[in-house]
Amino acid sequence: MAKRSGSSRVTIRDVARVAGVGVATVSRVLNGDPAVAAATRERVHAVMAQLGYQPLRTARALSRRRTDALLVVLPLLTRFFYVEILRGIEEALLETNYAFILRTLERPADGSRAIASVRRDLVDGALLVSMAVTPVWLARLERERLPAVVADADPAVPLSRIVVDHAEGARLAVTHLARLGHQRIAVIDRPDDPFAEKRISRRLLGYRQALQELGLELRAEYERVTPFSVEGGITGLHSLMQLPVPPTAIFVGSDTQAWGVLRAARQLGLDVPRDLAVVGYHDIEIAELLGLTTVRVPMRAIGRRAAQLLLEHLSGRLAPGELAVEWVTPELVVRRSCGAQGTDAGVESASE
Amino acid sequence: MAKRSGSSRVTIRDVARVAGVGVATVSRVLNGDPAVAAATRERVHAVMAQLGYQPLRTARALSRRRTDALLVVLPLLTRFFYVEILRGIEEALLETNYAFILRTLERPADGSRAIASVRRDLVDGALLVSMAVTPVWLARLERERLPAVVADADPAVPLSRIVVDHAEGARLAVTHLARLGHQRIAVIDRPDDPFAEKRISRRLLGYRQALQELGLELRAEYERVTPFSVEGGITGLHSLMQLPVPPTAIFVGSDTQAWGVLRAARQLGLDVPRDLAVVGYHDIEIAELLGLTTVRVPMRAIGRRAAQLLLEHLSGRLAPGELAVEWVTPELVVRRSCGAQGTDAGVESASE
DNA sequence: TTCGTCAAGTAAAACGTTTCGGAAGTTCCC
DNA sequence: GGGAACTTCCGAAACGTTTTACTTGACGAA
Repeated sequence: MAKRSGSSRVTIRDVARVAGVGVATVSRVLNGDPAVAAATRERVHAVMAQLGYQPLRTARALSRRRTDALLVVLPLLTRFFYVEILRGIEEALLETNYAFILRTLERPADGSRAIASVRRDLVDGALLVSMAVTPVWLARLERERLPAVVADADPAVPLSRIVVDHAEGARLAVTHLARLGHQRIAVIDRPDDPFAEKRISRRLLGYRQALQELGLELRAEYERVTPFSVEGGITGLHSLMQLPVPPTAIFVGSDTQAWGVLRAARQLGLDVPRDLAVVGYHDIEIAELLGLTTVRVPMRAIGRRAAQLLLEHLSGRLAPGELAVEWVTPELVVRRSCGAQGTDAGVESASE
Repeated sequence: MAKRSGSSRVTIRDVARVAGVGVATVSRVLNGDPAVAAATRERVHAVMAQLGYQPLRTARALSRRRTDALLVVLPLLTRFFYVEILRGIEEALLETNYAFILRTLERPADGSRAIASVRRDLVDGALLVSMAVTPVWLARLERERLPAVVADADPAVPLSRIVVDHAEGARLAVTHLARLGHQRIAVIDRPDDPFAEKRISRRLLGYRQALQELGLELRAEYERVTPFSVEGGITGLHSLMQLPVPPTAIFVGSDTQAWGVLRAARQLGLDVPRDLAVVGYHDIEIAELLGLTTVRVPMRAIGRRAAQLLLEHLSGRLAPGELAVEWVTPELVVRRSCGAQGTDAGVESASE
């Protein structure tokens, strides 16, 4: 005979009493069950409005076995890139009544922490951004029976995913440079996975393929993989320019590194784009300010689409086993750093 | 006689049965109630481990009337500043088992959307970042009886808060410039509230006060408030330089605008710091790259501390009515753009 | 009329916790 | 030895939904 504190919350029972129906009927109205007469439905609605009734989320969650919340995991929140994806996700979720719980990864080791949030009783689904989805993750998702979507995924991940065609992005950049007359085109790429510096990236493959298609020589010494930072760009350029036959154009795997390249070029007394053409990647905030020609990756759209895909899984429109794969193609944004527009002057760079 | 699907979840009842105790005892063990004998406690723990039992969050939430989740509301996620605060919040929450639900504000109108998340049955508390806390918000928080903390708050908000001493920050910058010999120090500030361009900021007040303390002339035409963007900095500098007696030093209310100032200076053929000394504000990512002297606002610390304050409210260590106020003081970071280090060359700027 | 069918609604059983109100045992005090 | 006072544990009542299984009444068909 335990009685809790006599709080004054309006419950579904109150609504039922006032409306003169059973609680089940109110619940049906709440959930849009068609098996309730229009007249009754309206009466119930009226009473709910009158009493200011709002179903208790926690009670619903327990009973329905779903939380109406999603998990979003993304690395390195600092980077503009990921923040934009997050906004896209948020946009897609705005109209729904899903909330989302955020977990950011700062180092790979954080993954073990984030994985603890993969729980059926915490969220209804997971949205993984730019992550190396390890077997541990897959097993956990499987065990918890959580639908998941990966945004900006490795093409091979066995989950629903949005894949960016980075090879095509590289091809766009390289082809553009070749059209401008460049024969010696180098590449400074970032590690493909933010945390795994091993694998060679699809971007790099696209670069090679484009050179071959264009009938240009493939030189191993023109390929550099440096850290995903401004410094990474600086060291990359320095090492390229020490070559006996330095390149005249560089495709850089991130705008962040490209900024470093611009700075280093200035430091070396090179004029961009006259002495050196540069094309970046991503089209982050600063690219426009720098006058940087770059390959735009539609970040918001990726986030939005990934969220929509997850919603489709949750609504059952996509069967649990059914995997959806969508490809997204980047596009070239021409500014001054490649030399196609304007002349020699006009590109941001820096002395040191 | 309704029987639900026969899922195989391990419940507290199973644990009780195997351990040979009542469910209440298991619950007590779970919640660290001291009124349970050590031997029993250990036995229960062993059984829990053996069965792999994990209490269902949703069931706990319903029964305890708390969700173990917090609400974080912050504007303009794009800005480095806010992202850093978010990371601080996350850091503080990492050790706890609180999750957080994120709501970002892109325009002031979004507030009405975000406020819908202020619900007792969704979260246990709210963390408001850099927001103009309107009466609507206060009323809602009050109605839902949600403890709240404001990070980077207006000093007058009647909630627990972390207040940044922007007046002191401005004083640091101006004093530094004066010590370097500058007499004509102008200011380009950003609007105080991201969305309300009305009020004059505490930063501006600090600027004025510092000039007075230093015995320098206060000139109305040396004060500019421009948009919180690179362009804002550009237009600000242009208009200042058209004055009959232009300033020799400028304190800028955000690094973002300061970047614009540097670009515009270059465009005007001014050498920084020789012809013009510049001090920014915030110390965001790019400040170091730009060689920008700036006032560092400890963003992570603000986020972390705000979260800790909220946790204290939730744990009851801070009474519901009791308001905690903590001040945070910025510090000066000297780089090249003010002329205190090195000489004329060396500051990033850009042609157009 | 009688039966079956269907629509609309009801009462009560889950969902898996926490916690209330006791109830056994112990220990201790007079 | 008879409570009183603890300690330690138990059964069952909340918490506020959803959903199951059933009832009631209306309507047609036979």
